Amino acid sequence: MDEKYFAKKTEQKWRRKWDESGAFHAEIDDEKPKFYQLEMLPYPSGNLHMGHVRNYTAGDAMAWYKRLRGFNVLHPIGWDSFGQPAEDAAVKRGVNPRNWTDENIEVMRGQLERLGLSYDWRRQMYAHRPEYYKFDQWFFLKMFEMGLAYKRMTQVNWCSHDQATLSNEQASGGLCWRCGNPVTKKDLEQWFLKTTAYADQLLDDVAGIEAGWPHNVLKRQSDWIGRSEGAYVDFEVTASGETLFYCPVVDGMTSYSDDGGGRVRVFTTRIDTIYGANAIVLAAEHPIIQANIDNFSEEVASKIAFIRTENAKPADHETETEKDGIDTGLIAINPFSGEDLPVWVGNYVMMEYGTGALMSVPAHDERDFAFAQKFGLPIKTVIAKDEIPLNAEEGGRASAPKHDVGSPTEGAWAADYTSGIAFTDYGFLINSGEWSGQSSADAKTQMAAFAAINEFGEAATTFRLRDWGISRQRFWGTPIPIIYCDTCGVQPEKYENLPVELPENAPITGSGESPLSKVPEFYKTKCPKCEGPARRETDTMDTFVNSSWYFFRYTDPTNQILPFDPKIAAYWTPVDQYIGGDDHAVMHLIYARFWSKVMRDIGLVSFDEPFRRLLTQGMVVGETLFADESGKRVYYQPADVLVTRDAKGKMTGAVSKGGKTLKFAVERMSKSKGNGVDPDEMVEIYGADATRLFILFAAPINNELVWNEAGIEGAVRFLQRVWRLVYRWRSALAGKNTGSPAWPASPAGSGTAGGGILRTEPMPPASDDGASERLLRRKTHQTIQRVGESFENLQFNTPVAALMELSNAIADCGIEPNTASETEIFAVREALTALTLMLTPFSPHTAEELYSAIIGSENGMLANGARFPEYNPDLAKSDEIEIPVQINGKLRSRIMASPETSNEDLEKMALADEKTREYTAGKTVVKIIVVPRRLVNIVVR
RNA sequence: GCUGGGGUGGCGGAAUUGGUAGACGCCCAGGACUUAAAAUCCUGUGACCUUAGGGUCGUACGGGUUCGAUUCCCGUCCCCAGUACCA
Repeated sequence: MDEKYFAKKTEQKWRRKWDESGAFHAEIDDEKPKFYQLEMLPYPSGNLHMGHVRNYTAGDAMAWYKRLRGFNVLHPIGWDSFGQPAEDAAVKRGVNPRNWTDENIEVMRGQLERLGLSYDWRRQMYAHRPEYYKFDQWFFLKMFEMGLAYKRMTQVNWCSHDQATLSNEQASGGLCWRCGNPVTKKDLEQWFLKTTAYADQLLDDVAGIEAGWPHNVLKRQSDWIGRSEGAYVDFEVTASGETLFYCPVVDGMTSYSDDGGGRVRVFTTRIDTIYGANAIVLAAEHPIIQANIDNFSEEVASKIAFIRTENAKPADHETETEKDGIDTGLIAINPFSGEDLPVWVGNYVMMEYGTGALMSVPAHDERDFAFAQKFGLPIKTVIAKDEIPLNAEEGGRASAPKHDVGSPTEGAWAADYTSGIAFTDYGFLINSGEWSGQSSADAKTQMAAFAAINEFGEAATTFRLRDWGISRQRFWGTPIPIIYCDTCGVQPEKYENLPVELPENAPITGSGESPLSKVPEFYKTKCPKCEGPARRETDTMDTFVNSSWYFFRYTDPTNQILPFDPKIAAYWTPVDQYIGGDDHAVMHLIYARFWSKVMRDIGLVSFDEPFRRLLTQGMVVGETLFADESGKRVYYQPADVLVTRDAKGKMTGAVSKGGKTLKFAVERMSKSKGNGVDPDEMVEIYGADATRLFILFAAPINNELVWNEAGIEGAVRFLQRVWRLVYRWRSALAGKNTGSPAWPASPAGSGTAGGGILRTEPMPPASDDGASERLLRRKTHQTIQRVGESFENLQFNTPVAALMELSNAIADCGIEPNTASETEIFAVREALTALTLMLTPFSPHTAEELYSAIIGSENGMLANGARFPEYNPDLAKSDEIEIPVQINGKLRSRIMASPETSNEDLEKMALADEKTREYTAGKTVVKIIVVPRRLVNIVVR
């Protein structure tokens, strides 16, 4: 290879060599520790964007690093190839979704290959191929057997003009994205997976992965699951006066009471505040309300209908909806106090959470407080901030202070209503009959137990998490393997009939009805049980099903009987390092965790959590380009450019350079998409290695990265400098090269002692006492330590800086190829070899080329078992360090000393220092602080 | 509103978690080489003051603890992300 750096030629050469030798093929090897490096699989949209590059480059760096550390690394890639864009393309351009998808995968695979990512391509999985989705169906059948897959009615977004169901995104703003008509809710039968059955585990198992996951993601997951501990309380409900009242019995929400009346069940986290309840408030959709809607007065019924329609509209997140409601005239009895409470319908009560019914305690809940204020309902304080002195005469219980209902209380006594604040903290009960005086915490458990004994309630836990609705009325997804038979009802397809294959084509209109329901060859079938004519389910599965277990398939990608062989998966899984965007913090990452737990219960895996460590990389955004007048693209820092806008909104940039002002046309890239830069173009202009190096160097991996093309040239320059450095030394090294191993052992007699100072500044010129050589070796070993630590901490920007420093140190060390002594050559070879090895995870092609230049191409390649350089702490240690001397905390001087210098000696040296004497002259030394190896601070007065 | 994370040069960002703030890189300026340009190399590059040596200030802002604070504590302002009445 040439002494000049040709990125393209080098990259092609090594990609071919890796490919020919199967360098990245992973096989089970019980001798080696395994490492499973995984990145979130791409959707084959047709184009890679810089966000992908960042994600996959970080993963590849990790895979290389672990390989160099001697791990048996599994690093696979695949395609999340089911989903809506393929159908949109079908509707818009009449293409076949399958062809569209396959073509996109071809293009994107090429893009990934040009980046030189070290994947085991043999293990690719494709979600849209029957070999894969067969096992989506297999899992569905298992879950159906386990009672984890079930069907029920639910409300979906519905556009009556288009006769279409809409996703939440398509219904945003309450209007159909296609025709602009208002969106309503529609009841539809949907298949669900019972994620709620694992709600507790999903929350509690976090303890096992806490250390390896970003705490922001864990926080979002636990918020999403939203466990609250509380109690159910049943309130007797009756009609007042002449009104008719009918109580439908709905499991968990309503029941009959002994006297034939009704009971409504309420969920509360604060049963300790129940004496402060002033009303029962129900959702407009609550069964008791809907069953009695005709019995209410015109006014009440229409208000309820109004609330219901208002609530069906998507919420406006900017403004808080004003409280609204109406008294139904029904009466509920507080089972603790025996008080009569009015039953209201309120717009702030959600049917989907808890029981769709709550007890309103205005003094101790902000929403109830606002509701009570709006409608002038009584407000009664039942929790005091501080403990109340016990009154012996009342049997040890605190005496309840006499407060007027709704009046402000004083001092430590709880809420101050005049300032419009509810007291929502825990405290001590007052005005609560025999419970007064207890702490909130005690009362919560005891009152729940009391309710249970008296059969009007029980302690309960509710979750915000809901079951996962997986039915989609779409073509491009996994068919749900269920058959409806008029005689036998809902029947699962037989395992031996899997996969239930998608037909070649279907009329895709985008109208919202399942395209499969228009393909009789698909849906006409026979019942697996009675063999009679039957109809297939024509909905397909949510694409998140595919991504819930794909990383297990990589371990055994050709298995035709099972999703994967549990024995093989037991070697590779769980995933050691997962990398992806934090936009999947709740959806995909909860589904995948859920799926693993199901697989564990099936007996396929033996652990609880699929991902040991998770890294969420920041987005690549906001590229701003400036195109030169002459047509050549030139990039400037946005801050250096004055941007002006003409009447049409066209932007012009002006920059002063060399005293002249140049004007440019400005293109601004979309921030949200971050895909304005074409990775292929970057690779074409700068090479894959420079692109990879720069994208990792430019910013910490979890920060947002504003793409700025100017910086990438720095990466190119660095690679070129390293390249030139190696070739400058090549013949000198070769002359002394006696077929040494990749990482040369220390030559005999090369000691660790030596003079010199430790600075990151340029090295002093070579002297004949071996100082330069020892200095270089020190820098080499310090860098080895830094780079290793960085990788372990998932930092990719700082090790690049460390490598640049090492490269600068080699260039500036003062040792010249034609005059170097044997030990100096050794030190240079060690430094260059270490530099090359540590460069590999960032820029593997260049590293391979330089490695073969240093050790000789006959001695194998990096991809074939090379090891990370070995860190020698003795060599990294400095003989003499610089100790700053402060006077009253201000830096005034520096002294040189050995790291072992005693505190007394350091003190003496500091005081003897010329500059120190200047500053302390005529003053009294009050105190001297000596921090060993760090500094000396002299306090004077 | 609530929750979480932040605020360091012209820019991206370092800083061994209380010990020399600004590593590394970008941009920019000056110089060398060149007929010229590109490339490369060298020098400078937080602000202010100073003829020089050097000095003063400086990590959003205001306080505090400490010999010493980007780092810890209290208060304020601003930015980003998540979330939406969860009883």
